[in-house]
Amino acid sequence: MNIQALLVSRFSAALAQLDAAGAAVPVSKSTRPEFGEYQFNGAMGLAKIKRCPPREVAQQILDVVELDDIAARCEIAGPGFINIHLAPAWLAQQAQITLADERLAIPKQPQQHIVVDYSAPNLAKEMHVGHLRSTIIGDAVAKALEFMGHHVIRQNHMGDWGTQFGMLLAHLNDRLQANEVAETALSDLEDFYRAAKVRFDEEEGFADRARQYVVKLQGGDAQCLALWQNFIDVSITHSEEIYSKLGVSLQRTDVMGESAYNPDLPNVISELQAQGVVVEDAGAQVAFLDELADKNGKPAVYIVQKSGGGYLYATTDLAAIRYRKTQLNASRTLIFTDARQALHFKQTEIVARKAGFLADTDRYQHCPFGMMLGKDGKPFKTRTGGTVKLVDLLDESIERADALLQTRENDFSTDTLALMAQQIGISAVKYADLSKSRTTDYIFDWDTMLSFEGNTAPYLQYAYTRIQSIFSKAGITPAELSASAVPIQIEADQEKALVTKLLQYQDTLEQMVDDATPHLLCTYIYELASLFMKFYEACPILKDTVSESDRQSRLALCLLTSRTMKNGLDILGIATLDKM
RNA sequence: GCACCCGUAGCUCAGCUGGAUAGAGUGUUGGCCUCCGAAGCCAAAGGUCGCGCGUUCGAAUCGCGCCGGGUGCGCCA
Repeated sequence: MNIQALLVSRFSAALAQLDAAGAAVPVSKSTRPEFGEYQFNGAMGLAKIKRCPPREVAQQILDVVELDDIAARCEIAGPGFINIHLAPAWLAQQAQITLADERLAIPKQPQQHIVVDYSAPNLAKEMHVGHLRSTIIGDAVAKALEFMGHHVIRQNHMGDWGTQFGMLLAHLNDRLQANEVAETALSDLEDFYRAAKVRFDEEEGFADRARQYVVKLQGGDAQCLALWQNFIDVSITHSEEIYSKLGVSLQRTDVMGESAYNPDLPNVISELQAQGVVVEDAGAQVAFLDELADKNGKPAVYIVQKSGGGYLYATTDLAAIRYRKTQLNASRTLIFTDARQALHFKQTEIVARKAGFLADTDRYQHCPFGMMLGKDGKPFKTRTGGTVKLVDLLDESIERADALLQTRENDFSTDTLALMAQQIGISAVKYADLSKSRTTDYIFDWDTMLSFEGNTAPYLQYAYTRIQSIFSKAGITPAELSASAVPIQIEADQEKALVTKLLQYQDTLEQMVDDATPHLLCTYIYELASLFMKFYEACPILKDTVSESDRQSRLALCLLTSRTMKNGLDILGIATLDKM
């Protein structure tokens, strides 16, 4: 159920009757309870066109709009707002329908093939905190799109190619010659990279060997490729350990590294030349983009091939667009990288469209996100100023969650506590990231994140476990409750507010998948949990004084809340526990 | 130099298809466990929405100009 969309259609029909078919239909949620749940704000604008007092126009609309079934009453307020108070009986009926449906009555969208490009670690190094946002946000959006009925193709655009591999392979070769196995040599990629860099800078002849390796690698030398493959395999395994720890859905089969496009790069250039999109300038192949010209009319410059003939990441990204269009049949692409690459992707899109690599109707969305900052507002670093490894960050969060659990009274076994610390710690980190609007920088603060109060994962997890606890105390399983199909009735204000929120889930999901903004879903679940807590405080469920029909109805609301929360938390990749 | 992003409560953040008295959380102060889990709920205090001009019946939201912070811009990714 999308209440907003339903109201828009009802008001559109009404406006058509009043010869105002083309007018805007501004329906929005009301800001205050006394203004109802929704309001229509179009009367003021229309009054201007019709040269008629706004409240009179509002009355005309109210006379013809068909809302008898869904609204208990509507009233005109202020300059001409139409406030809509939804009918409890209608809300109850919709809640009933939602409860009876496995998908919570959320219809699938017309299926599209959608590429979601996220995570994309650099295989030369270990994953650091900068990869957290791309991985977490991308995964949540991918799962949401799948739930909405789309065919999602995950693409992990790993950095597995480039001149740095010459140095790394030369170093790896030497280590293997010294009878070390690759897994051991590469057990810490950070150390390995540093060691190779030191030799590159200081050791006589090493830099030359490194350059030779680059040439051999690009030339397809079999021994060199085998060495490279060895390196890549070990490095991907490191990434997979992180994905597993994070509970992220990426698989090895989703890996489509930069190297995969290498053979196609000359074709991309010749295609661009044939289309007249690029020209030679100072020996390089360049696209001049008038679309992004500055105010003096100087076009933006986008280089697709270096003067020496070498390729750039622009070339690779264009090849990726072609591959995704022709091989993956994608009509929409979402790319999750940090905001610093915004200009690059804007330019890439323009060039791709000019070259016909994208159809006019295809969507190409760069989904940027800000940096993770420390409490001081500066880039998040270790105490010594180094890059924070992602694995260390996650382990610390689990440790902190564990320490917190130890301070509370409980009778859980050691194993259970360890599992809970894992689930709570990881969820806290993920939720802290997901719950903020992705486009801007955000401040990473352990204390806020793990305070377990307010808009945090533990609060949501706690709310969820309380509901499960109600079921077990009532001696009924969710499955039995579903089967009983008891009538839902809405009496208290808290019940009405809760059900209204429950019925706004579809609207939230639709917005989230359109804008790729998981924080909307986080806010929704938090508000839902909060409304549930208020309902729970105000409306007793299992107490002796409660009538059987109230009890059944309220249990049904518990179930619907629980299922909605579970659905949303699953999409976000936040673990739900039955007890904590 | 040019371009993009961001300035909202002490702190962390929502709100930005223009709508009524700008919202949460946290922190501060006070209240609620003989009562379904107090990791909870209730209440109070806390704001010139960076500044100015403009468009509009109506601006945190749109436009222009400043100020402050961040990021990017021909051969890294």
